[in-house]
Amino acid sequence: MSVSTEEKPTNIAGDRLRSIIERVERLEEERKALASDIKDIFSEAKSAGFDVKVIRQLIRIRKQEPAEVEEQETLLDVYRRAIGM
Amino acid sequence: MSVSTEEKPTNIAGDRLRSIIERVERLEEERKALASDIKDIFSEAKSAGFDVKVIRQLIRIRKQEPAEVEEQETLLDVYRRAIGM
Amino acid sequence: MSVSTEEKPTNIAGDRLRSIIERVERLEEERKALASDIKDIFSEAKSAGFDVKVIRQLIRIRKQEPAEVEEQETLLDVYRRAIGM
Amino acid sequence: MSVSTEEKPTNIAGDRLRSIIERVERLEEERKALASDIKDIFSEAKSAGFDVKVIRQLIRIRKQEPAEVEEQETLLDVYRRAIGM
DNA sequence: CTGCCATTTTACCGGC
DNA sequence: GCCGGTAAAATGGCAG
Repeated sequence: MSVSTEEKPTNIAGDRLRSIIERVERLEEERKALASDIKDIFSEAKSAGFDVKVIRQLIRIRKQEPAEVEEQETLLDVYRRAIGM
Repeated sequence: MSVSTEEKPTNIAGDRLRSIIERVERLEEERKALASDIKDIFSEAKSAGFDVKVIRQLIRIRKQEPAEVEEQETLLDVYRRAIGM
Repeated sequence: MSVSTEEKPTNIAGDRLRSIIERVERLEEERKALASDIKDIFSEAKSAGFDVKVIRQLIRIRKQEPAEVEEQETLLDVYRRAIGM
Repeated sequence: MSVSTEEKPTNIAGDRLRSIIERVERLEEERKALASDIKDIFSEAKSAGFDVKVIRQLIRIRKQEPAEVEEQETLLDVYRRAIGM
């Protein structure tokens, strides 16, 4: 069994695990902060008289459109392969 | 119709709306990037032989109030007994 | 305290909880059976030479189309309310 | 081009495909209905004062092998100790 | 056995 | 402040 001069054995796996957890938690913090920023923008929008629900829907649609284009392409692809190119 | 000295009428509300949408979309992009980073860390963890599901559970527990954790466990116990499990 | 002639006190809440759980489990069984039937159809389709992925996508699209129509209507609605009817 | 004596060419593959799609859609409808029933039961449970999340947990545990449950709990413990929690 | 996709669960947000 | 529904995350199952 390996022994260090220090009191506690260095638990490699434990250290690694802790590192993983802390990094994830840090990133999640950042994510949360961004979510909060987004919320602030919507608050501002509301104050300016905009309908937040409408804005959300607009954003959703803008996000969907490219996705749909892509899906159509995928479908085409898949048809091609279905009929043997 | 109102006319400004500039060529195009400045559609204040429209500009503001566009600004709002773009700022939100920008922040959502950043959020997505962070999510991807988190995913990478979990991949790494998996490669290192950790059980990702358990790590997630651990992180979840760390972010709950200890009292809450206790309560949920207690309730689970209570229900188990209630149905004779 | 109420006493029954039976040995065990009837645990009302426990009975109710058990009933809930069992009913849910029963329905989940049925759901699972249906999922299995669907899987069988896809197997059959595959055997008949169809590309299952294509079929899935067709079904998905057929499902989306009405949803999109509805979404557009919702958006319209929301605009109407946004501008005060 | 092949010609049949009948008015419309019977597009065998097309018919079969349509049949497949319709059968799948039908079964998916039924699945959806069951999902809705389950939801209703949980609503009822909630109204009766039960913690739905805990009930879900319970159902999940009931469908796992006891050995599995044990193993997960053990692993969680191991990880907790590893990071000194 | 790994990555992908569907389902399921959790968390959030707006309305009452 | 709760409740309902909606969007995000996580889990599980399937194909390659």
